[in-house]
Formats: sequence, C-alpha cells, structure tokens
Amino acid sequence: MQTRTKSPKLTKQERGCIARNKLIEAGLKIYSEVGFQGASTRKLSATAGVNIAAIPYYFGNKEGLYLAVIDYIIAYYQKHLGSGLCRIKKALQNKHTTREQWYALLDDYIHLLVNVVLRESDECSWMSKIYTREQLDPTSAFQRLYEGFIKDMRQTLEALVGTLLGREVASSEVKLVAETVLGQVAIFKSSRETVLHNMGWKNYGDERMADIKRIVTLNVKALIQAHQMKDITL
Amino acid sequence: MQTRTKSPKLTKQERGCIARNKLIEAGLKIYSEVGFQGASTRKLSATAGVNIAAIPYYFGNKEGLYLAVIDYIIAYYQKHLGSGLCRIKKALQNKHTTREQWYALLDDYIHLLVNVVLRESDECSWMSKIYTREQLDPTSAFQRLYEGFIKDMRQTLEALVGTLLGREVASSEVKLVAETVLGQVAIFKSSRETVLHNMGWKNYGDERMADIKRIVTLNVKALIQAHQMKDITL
DNA sequence: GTCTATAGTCGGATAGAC
DNA sequence: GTCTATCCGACTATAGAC
Repeated sequence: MQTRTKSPKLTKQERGCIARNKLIEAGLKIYSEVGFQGASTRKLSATAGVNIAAIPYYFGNKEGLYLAVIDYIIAYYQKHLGSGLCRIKKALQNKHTTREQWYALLDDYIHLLVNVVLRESDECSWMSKIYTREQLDPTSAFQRLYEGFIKDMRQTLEALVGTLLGREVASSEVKLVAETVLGQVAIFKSSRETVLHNMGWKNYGDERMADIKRIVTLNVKALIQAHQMKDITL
Repeated sequence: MQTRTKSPKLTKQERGCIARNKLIEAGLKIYSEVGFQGASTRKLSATAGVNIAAIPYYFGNKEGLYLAVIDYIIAYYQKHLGSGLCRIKKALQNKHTTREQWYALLDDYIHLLVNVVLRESDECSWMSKIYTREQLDPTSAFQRLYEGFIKDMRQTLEALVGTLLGREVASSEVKLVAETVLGQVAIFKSSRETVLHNMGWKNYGDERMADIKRIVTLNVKALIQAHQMKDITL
C-alpha cells in the first residue's frame, strides 16, 4: 500500500482511494498502540502521510475511521477463518463422518486457531491488540467484532466439542470446555511478552507455533476423553 | 471511604493521609476504566473528592499516582496469593510428599487461581483491568507487577507441573504446559463479557466459579496424565 | 494541607483558498 | 481532493492566597 510511482497522472477518485487506504492502515497501527482515545488525528494523519483534514473528509470523524478499521479487521479474519470453519461445520453435519475424523477436525481447528491467533506479522498483532482493547472496554465496535467472526469461531468449536462428547452443544459443560480450549491458545497471545521472556524466545516462529500446537492438541484430546468418561453434572 | 463526620478535628497529617488513600482508590477505578493516558487529573481528583492540586502535591504527578496504584495492586495480590503459593512450594520441596498429595496441591493451586483471578468485586476487576492494560503496553510498571507476583505464580505452577511430570522444571514442555493451565482460567477473565453473554450468566457467582474449577481441575489432571504417558520431545 | 486562578500545551474539527 | 490557518475546548502543572 505505497504511493504509486508508475502513473503520475491519477484521477481524483484514485488519489482519494489511496488516502483512504493509507488512513486505515495507519489507524490499524496507531489505534493498536495507544487505543482509540489515545490516538490523535495529528498522529493518524502524519503516519498515513496525508493531511489532517482527510480524516473528517473521508470518515466523518475519528470514530468513523475507527469503525472502518474494525470492518477491515472483520474482513481479514473472515478471509482467513471463514472457509476453514465452514469446512469443519459441514463435515460435522455429515452423518458419515467417523469418530477418527472428528478428532482430525479438532486438530484442524487447533491448527487454524494457532495460525490465526499467533501469526507474527505487524498487521496481525495490531489487529489482535485492537480486539483486546475492545474486550477491555466493550463499545459498539465490540458487538461488530463479535458478530463478525468471534461468534462463528466459538460456535464451531462448541459443535466440535459437543459432537465429540456426545452431549448437547448448548450445554454448560460443552461451552465451558470450549472456553478452556480457546484459553490454552489465547494465553500465548494475551501474555505474549511474559511467555517470550519466560521461555527465552524472541518471537513465535514456525517451530514454536508447532510446539504449541502439539501441546494443545495433546491436552485437548486428553481432556475430551476425560470428560467423556466422567459425566459431570453442572 | 467517605469524609468522616464524627471527628471534625483532624490533624493535617490525618487529612493528608485520607486524601492520599482516596486518590489511590479513585486511581484504581479511573485508570482501569480509561487507562493511564485516558485518565485526566480532573476526573481522578473529582472521583476522589479532593482538589486537583492534591495529585502533584502527594504523588509528584499523574504518573506518581499511577505507580502508587501499581504498588497497591502488588500488595493486594501478595496478601491473597503469597501464603497459598508458599505453602504449595514448601510441600513440593518436602521429600515425603506423595503423588496423591501432589495432585491435591494442584487442586489447591487451581482453586487459589480461580478465586483470585475471577473474584467478582469492583476492586478486583479494576486491578485485573489495569494488569491487562499493562500487558498490552508494557511499561516499567509491568516489570514491577511481574516481579511483584506474576513471577511467583508462574514459578509455583511450573514446579508443580514439573514435579507431576517428573521432568526438569525449566524444560520447554513443562513451561508450555503450565501456560496452557493458566490460559484455561485466564480466558474467563479476559473474555469475561463474551463468556457471560454466551452462557447467559449475569456474573460469576460462587456456583459458576465452582463449575469452572471442576472443569479446569478435570482437564488439568487429564492432560498431565497424557503428557506423562507420551514423552514429547520439543 | 487545601484551594483558586492561570499559564502553557495539545487535542478535534472547520472554513475557505487552491 | 488537498491543504493551511484557525477556533475552541480540555488537558497538566504551577503559583500563590488562605
């Protein structure tokens, strides 16, 4: 997303579109670093390399830019999660899917989750920081994020856990177990700095993510089997 | 913490001490709600019911008040975690502790963790919000929090997991497994609103915390046994 | 120890030239 | 569509009366 050099003659609409995109990218970075309140229109416009007045012009105000950034985040996750989740849900509905295949789907889910949640790109950490901030102070944007992809992520996992346990998907036990599965991955994002420091790592590379996947996969299979044996009444 | 009415005659030192405490309590609330940057001295002093100038007077500046709040948080957690963690560590070092007792200590740890992390009081949620914000933008205050009680919490859990697995406490596997245990509880704090909405709960009462403890305890025992059987090389 | 008044800075949004 | 200049409100911290 850089200024074009090939065609110096751009229509006004093209230039406007570029400014818009640059502002959204800058918003992703700045809002993640200092939050909505802490982000100044001066810093946003300077980072984007556009004029301050471009914010009210394109987005109405600072909040309009923020909501555009939220929509960008939703689109990103839908792109990277959507098809994977959809495949899992379809396979679950298929009556011919075997128990081994269910476990394989669980593996797939964990792989997908770790890849999406722990991916180490600037853009990705910006997005998850904004999500975490929204979780801290839920506003209307949080509702949008939740409906946008969080809901689908949770529902798919609950369907998976419910199927494997042979219990009602809407039951308290299934939902709580699903949360503990999510938590095992989420902790590596929410406590990232602490974990890296404690492990003596510089970042989560492919090998470290593979280690995490292996541990979580083993954990989850074990706890699923334990819950199957022990019928808990909540 | 309201203005006293019984003894209208207070020494200047007493009045100053009251103002100090009121500011720390207000800081706990305001910093948790809007973060350090978002907190204005006007709001802080108004919430505390003291004059704006009291902040620079007692704490030097806004940051001084923030650090005082951080120290208050550390003292709180040390009070509520310290003796419990200490007891577990001592029992682990005792050569005569049996395997069943190790599992009982793990139960104790999870109970302690859930009680401290998920406790539903205003003060408690303020403190953990401030902690989460610090995790998002680590400053010098985060270092203080980490050394203050986070380190001890993690080390104790790692010692527990290492002992149960019969592995080196400093090994990658032990540390990663410990993180997944913490994550299973932490998710209920970090995604509290989402979980409450999804479960149809209004808050985490004693019964819900008991449910969470039961699920996590079962999970953790199962995954410990799975790791014991399967010797993973990371 | 507490308060009012104020200095000095920075914020969001707008008006109007180009 | 882009820019500069500007208004006006909110902020932190200080000075000095009480």
